[in-house]
Amino acid sequence: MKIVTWNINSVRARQERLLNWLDRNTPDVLCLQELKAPDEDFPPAAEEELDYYVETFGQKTYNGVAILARSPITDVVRGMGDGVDDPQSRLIAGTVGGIRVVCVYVPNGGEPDSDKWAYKLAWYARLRAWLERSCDPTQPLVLCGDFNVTPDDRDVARPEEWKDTVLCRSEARAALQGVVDWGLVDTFRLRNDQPGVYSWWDYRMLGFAKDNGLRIDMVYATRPLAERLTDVFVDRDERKGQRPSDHVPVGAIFS
DNA sequence: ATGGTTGCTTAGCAA
Repeated sequence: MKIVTWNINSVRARQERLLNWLDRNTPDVLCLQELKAPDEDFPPAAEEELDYYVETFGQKTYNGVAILARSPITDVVRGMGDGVDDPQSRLIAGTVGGIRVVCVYVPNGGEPDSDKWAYKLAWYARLRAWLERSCDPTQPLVLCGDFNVTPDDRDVARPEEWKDTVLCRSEARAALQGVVDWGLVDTFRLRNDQPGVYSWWDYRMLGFAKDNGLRIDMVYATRPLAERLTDVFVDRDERKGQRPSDHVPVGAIFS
């Protein structure tokens, strides 16, 4: 069971890349973030030619998440349904092959101490509450997505340069940890305790050419599922070539 | 402090 997360940064701009990547890699589940398009703009070829089931929670211009799977997706939920007035499409969940799959695009947070920063921290608190209310840490579940936080300095190529940013500062890491403490394991760190593996490089300032990367895209699993982990991967090559996303696919394989 | 790039939408925002 191969489960992958990928912030595609516009499903329209990346349509050819998405379809080619799916065709070559055939994940059982693919969680996408930053569709930047309404549901009707999702490429029908994923369903019609590549035989994926597709559930989207799109939004015009910004955000937007989706789950693709090779087997049916049931019990689909869009948004946290917590009564907060929030028009941003950032969470979709569904069940595939007995595994609850939660796909999130966590707010970036803009600049420290901005309104967007407050929204990010509040969103993390809402996610923790939603997990407590809607999910079960003793059952197989993955929480996949762009978390817009590095868990620790091993996940940052240049920690001094990034330490005060919304992706690295301690309040952000504490907010992420609050979600992890619900009952999740970072699958990548089960298999690799070394620094130097990243999932995002800024388009600006030659971020990828200088390997000025951060690991902010993760596949978290509950403990009963993490026990079935057989491998993890980060598809760094997907950052190369013509018009890449600024993020690459990150995956985990379970027996 | 600012810059640099990309995408959506068409001058400015978000990342």
